[in-house]
Formats: sequence, C-alpha cells, structure tokens
Amino acid sequence: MGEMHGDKYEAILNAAYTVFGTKGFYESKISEIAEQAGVAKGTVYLYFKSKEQLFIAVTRRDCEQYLAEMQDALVNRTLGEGLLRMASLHLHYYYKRKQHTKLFFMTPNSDPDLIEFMRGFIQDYTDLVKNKLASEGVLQPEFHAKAFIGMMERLKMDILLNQDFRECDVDQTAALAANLFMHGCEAGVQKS
Amino acid sequence: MGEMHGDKYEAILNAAYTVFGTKGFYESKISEIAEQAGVAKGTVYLYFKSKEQLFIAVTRRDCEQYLAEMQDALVNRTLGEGLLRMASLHLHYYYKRKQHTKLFFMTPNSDPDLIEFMRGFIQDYTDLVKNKLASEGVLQPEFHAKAFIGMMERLKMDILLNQDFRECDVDQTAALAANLFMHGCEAGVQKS
Amino acid sequence: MGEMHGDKYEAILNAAYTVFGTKGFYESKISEIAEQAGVAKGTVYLYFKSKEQLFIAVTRRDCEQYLAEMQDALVNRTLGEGLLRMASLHLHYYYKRKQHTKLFFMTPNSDPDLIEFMRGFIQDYTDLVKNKLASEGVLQPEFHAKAFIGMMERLKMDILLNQDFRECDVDQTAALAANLFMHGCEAGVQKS
Amino acid sequence: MGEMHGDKYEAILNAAYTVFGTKGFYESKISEIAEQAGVAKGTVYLYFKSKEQLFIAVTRRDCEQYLAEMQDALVNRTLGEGLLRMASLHLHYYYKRKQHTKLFFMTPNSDPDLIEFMRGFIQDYTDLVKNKLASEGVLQPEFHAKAFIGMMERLKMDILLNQDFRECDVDQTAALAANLFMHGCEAGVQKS
DNA sequence: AATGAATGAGAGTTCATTCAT
DNA sequence: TATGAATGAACTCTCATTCAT
Repeated sequence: MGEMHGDKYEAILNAAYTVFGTKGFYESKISEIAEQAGVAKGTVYLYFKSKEQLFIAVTRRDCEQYLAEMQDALVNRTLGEGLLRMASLHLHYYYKRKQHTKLFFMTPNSDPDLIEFMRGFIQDYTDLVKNKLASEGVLQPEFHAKAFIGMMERLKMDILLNQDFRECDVDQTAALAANLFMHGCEAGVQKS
Repeated sequence: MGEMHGDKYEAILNAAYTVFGTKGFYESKISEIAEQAGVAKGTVYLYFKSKEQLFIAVTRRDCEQYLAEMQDALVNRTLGEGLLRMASLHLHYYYKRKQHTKLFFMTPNSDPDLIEFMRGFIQDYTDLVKNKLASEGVLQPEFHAKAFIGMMERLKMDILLNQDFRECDVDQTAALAANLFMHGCEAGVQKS
Repeated sequence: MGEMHGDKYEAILNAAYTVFGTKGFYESKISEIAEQAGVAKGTVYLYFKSKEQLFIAVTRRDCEQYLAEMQDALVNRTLGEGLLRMASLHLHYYYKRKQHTKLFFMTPNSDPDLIEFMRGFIQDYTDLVKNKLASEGVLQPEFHAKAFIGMMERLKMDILLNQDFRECDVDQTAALAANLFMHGCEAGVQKS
Repeated sequence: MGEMHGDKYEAILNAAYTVFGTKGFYESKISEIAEQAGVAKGTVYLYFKSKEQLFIAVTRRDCEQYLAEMQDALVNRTLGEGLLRMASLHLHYYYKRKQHTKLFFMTPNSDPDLIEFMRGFIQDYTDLVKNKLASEGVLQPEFHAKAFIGMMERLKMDILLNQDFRECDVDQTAALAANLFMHGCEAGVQKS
C-alpha cells in the first residue's frame, strides 16, 4: 500500500543494501549496485535522485522494519520480559545482518537529510524503550533507555566482528544483558 | 620518550585531527589538511606515507592518550569509585572533543592496518575494565566490561550530538551510569 | 572486420599515434591525446585501461600493419628481388612516418606486456626474413636476417632524422642496401 | 687533464650511469642517484644543472670513451682486419654494458642539447668508419659506413636482450658480420 | 521506462628543484 | 661545499551524473 514501485525499484534497493552493507557508502560504486540489480546505471537515477538518496532509502527501510519488530516485542509483557525480548531482538537482528556490517558504520557525512533521519530514528528507538520503562515505573526513563540501547549496541559489535559467535550465544548474551540491566553487576559479585 | 619529530610533524597531525574529526576521512582532503597545518601539500607526504597512514597516526595518538588516562583512573579505588571515575572520564573525554565527532565514526574502510589497530584498541580498553571488574570479584567480567563500555558509548553519543549538553550535566550522567551499572534499574523503580 | 569499435575508439587511437609519435610516451599527456581526439579525458579510459595499454594498442596496430605489408613483399620473388623489395618497403614505411619518430624510441620501460609484445614483433620480423633467406639457400639465415634488418634500421634513422631526405633518395638507398647485402662492400672497391 | 672535478663529481656520474642505465631516464629519480653516490640530493645540483644535464654528461662520457677505443682499433690495419676489429669492439663494448641497456634506449625527449649531442656522436662515429672505408677505396663510403654501423647495432641488441649470449659468441658474431659486410650473403649460399 | 556512452571535476601522489642552514 | 626539508606544479585515473537514443 502507499507508493507504487516497480520490480526494478526493489531490485535496486536490495542490491544497494548488499553493496553498501558490504563496502560502506564511499567504497561502493553505483555501477556495481546497478550490475548487482541487473539494471543499467542510468536506471538507478530514474528511481533515486542521487547516491546519497539511495543510501538514505536503504537505511530508512531497514530502520523502519527494525522499529516495527521492536514495537511488537513490547506489548503485554512485564518489564523483565520486555527487556529480555528487546535485548534478544536487538542482537538477533544484527546477527542476521552480519554480512551488512558496513551499513551501520560507514555512512556518508555531509548529507543533512541522512543526519536528520538518523537523529529521528535514534529518537524513536529511545522513545520506544523510554515509554516502556516509564510505564513500569522506572525513574529517569530517558537516561535508562539510552544506557540500555548503548549496552546492546556494544554487545552487537561483538557479534558483528567476532566470526566465532554462534546463534545460540546470542540468547545467552541477551539474558545476561537484561539481567545486568535489571539488577546491576553486584548481583554477580562472588561472596568472599 | 617518544620519537623525535619536528614542528611540522605535530602541525600536520593536529591539522589532520581537526579536519578528519570535522569531516570524516573520505570528505577530508590532503590539501585542506596541509593548508590548515601551514605547509605545502607535498610536505604531508614527507611525514606520512599516505592519507590512510595519516589517519591511523591521528587515531593512534588519540587512542593511546585515552587509554593512558583510563589506566590512571583505576588505581587504588573501590569498584564503585572506579566505575564512577571511568564513566566520568569517558564522558568528559568526548565532551572535550565535541568538535571532532567524525573521527570516531567516519573511518576508512579497507585499510587493514587501521582495522587491526582499532581491534587492538577496543581489546585493550575492554581488558582494562575487565581486569578491574575481575579483581573486585564480579562474575563474567568480560561480558560486564563490554556492557559498561557500550553504555558509556551511547551516552557519549548524546553528548556529541546534543548541542545543549553542558559540562555539569556530564558528571550527573556519569553518576547515574555508574549507579545503574552497580545496582540495576530496579533500584530506581517507584514504589507504587 | 576484426573487433567492432566505435568511431571514438579509432579517433583516440589515431590521436595517440600522433601524440606518442611526436613526443614519446613519457612526455605525452592523456589530456592532450583526448583533446586531439575530440573526446573528454575520461572517455579515453572507457576504451583503454591505462596509458600503457593505450601505447601498446598503438604500437600493436602499427607493427601488425607493417608485418602484413612485409609478408606480401616476399611472395614469388628471387632472393635479390625480395631483398630489394623489403629494403624499399622498410625505408618507405618509415619515410611516411617521419612525423612519428618517437613512437619507435621513447617507449615505456617497465610494462611487461609491451616488452613481451615487442620481443614477439622483433621475432616475427626476423623469422619472416630468415625463412626467405633459408628458402634461397643462404647459410646462417638467422644471423643474416638480423644483420639485414639492422642495416635497414640504421638507414631508416637517417631518413627519420635528416629533414633533407627526399622520397626519391629512398629507392636509391634501398637498392644500394640490397646490393651490399648480396655482394658485400668489396664489389664497390675501386680498382687501383 | 682539463677540468678539475672532485670525488663527488665522479661518484655522481658513476651512480647516474648505473641508475639511468638500469631504469632509463624517466624512471630514474635524482634521489636514488644521490643515495647511490653517497651524497645528498642537493649536492647533485652543485655539479649538474638539471636531471637532463646529468644525463647528457653520462652519455657524453660514455660516447667519448667509445669513440676513442674505436679510433685506436683502425690504425694500421687492412680493410678486412679493421672491419673485424670494429665489429668485435662494438659488440664487446655493449656486452660489457649488458646491465646498462636502458642508457641507449630510454633517453629524454625534449632536450635540445641532448639531441644535438647525439646527432654529433652519430656523425663522428659514421665519419670514423667512412674515412676508413674511403681510404681503402670503397665507393659510397658514407652509405656503407651507415649500413655497417646499423648491422652492428642490431646484432648488439641481441646481445643486450638475450641473457644466454656468452662472451665467446661475441667474437664469432663479429667475424660473421665482417665477412658478410665484405663479401655479401651470397658467399654463403649453398651450392645446389 | 530504460540504456550506457560520454563527461569532467577533482582527488591523491610524485619528484625535480630550491635555499636556509 | 654540502645538506635535506620544503615546495608545488603536474600527472593519471575514478566515478557520480547526464542525456540522446
């Protein structure tokens, strides 16, 4: 529903997702994306105004999908269950995208549209978590939301960079993270 | 101590720090760095083999300074004090570098030297925290170290991106973070 | 027939032939060749991978044309007639190329493709003459082939460098050369 | 006798001879020559006005030495002996310089001084041979001189390019060449 | 809508040469 | 005389973007 796009639009977006994700924005070439999509170079410009706009479209699609999944994860759950579910989702989401690491690091610099969009996404993500925390009575919900997301981001990095990380490790890490966030590290101090 | 380099070496490194930090690797031009440093373009290549190597040199200097400060922060402190001090240092460090944001995001992709160095830096930083946690009896110290650093990274982002953030807010955030990490978010749940 | 190349391909090749021939490889600029060909700089790189490859293409075209003409010159002729015809062709060929001297002297150094090609060309040329000599019963045909070609090369130099050399002198020189090669210089010693 | 030059002058000239000879003019760097000579880059410019002038000085020294040896080879000899001696000298001279091939091929293009000098050298060399031929009664001595030199040049190429060529092959080739030049190739036609 | 040949601004890098010491 | 740090002009090559077909 909404916009009518042809097959080529999807093909280009998918190809861009792969190429940008593999090489990052600056090292990706439009010609390679076009080839990967099975269209001519000029065709890319029929659907996207510029390389930057194509990057933004890729990013937007990915982020929106991400937020939608997160939203679902929070309905009808206790704080502990919600955090666990979010942690799990966060890590699994990126685990599936191991091959697209660069999409999250190597982004173009100067484009104001993208900066604006990313700011918005981060805000939306933070708000999602913040509202959940607030509704469960956690004080300083914004601060706690940011801290939670940050924790997950760093743990995600491990998954992206560490080739030995297996899918079953993901859930274990998620559980540890949710627990830490709930009870702090002292819960894990050895009695001496 | 240290290598003997002339004034120009320092000038170029400082200029590169500023320019790379402001625009990121790909959008920075050697000619601009040279101009900023007050030397000719060719002079840059007397001191650094390539744009990539210059970037690495800038990054290395910054990271080493960072680790040195962190190391000092941990000696002779309890777990709580150490975490608080680290949180504070982490945030203050980047607060001072508000203008050099891009140095931490926009890095060249393909250079193996840089990838290797960054991996090493992250490892060293993690180990620093991990060892402190382990010596205080925290279980799963590696996991907790990563989570702590992640938390700080995300909070740092706020500082970098939010122009309204004042220096006094930094300490407050650091305190909240250390406390959260020690006792979990439930410590802040309102009685209802 | 052969490969299908557009007009631009030919135009660039012709321009490169002129510019390389006039200034030599190292003193020629791609920008000048492009301008001479009436195309943009970038267009050159659509058809040729590098300056070296462009040079090789120019050289190859010229050498192949040369060998083809030589081959024709040898069919159904006696030794004396064949040598005379070859000498004539050799000298006329370069006489027509007076303006492209540098193509034969100033070649890039390091390119292995070119070195290989030139070795092959010299070999082919030598074999052509050698086979003719052998079929006419001349002993040591390879040595004699090299000597003959060398003689012609030096005489060619005269033509290239001496601006006063007229076309009619060419035939005279060719006849002298063929005769010398057949009978030696003593045939021309004055009785005393 | 004549000019007073220090040790450094000689050292630079020798280094330039080696480097130019190995890599050709355009691929040689002044810095490498200076290093090879054991002096600083700037010192080269105390003795030679430019890279071109240094190349000319190297070439001149080599050519003068060559002509001097040739001159000696011709005194008090018959035509046949003289030609044989010259052929032998020509080939041996370059055999000894196998490692300096590039000096004879890759020369700078545009320098008028060098062009003038080379023209002069070729003239002197030709005259040397021409006078010998004339004094022995050979008709058209200039033409014959050029043909002889050309023959030798081509045979020299073989020596320079063919790594398997042994020193003893040199004399054999020289004898064949002198004989061919004296009596023509028909002297070697098989009776049938 | 689709193509892909053509463009040309712009980047990194080299290296002969200079000149203050 | 000797140095070598500094210069900056000049080059090759890339690639996002356009537009005639």
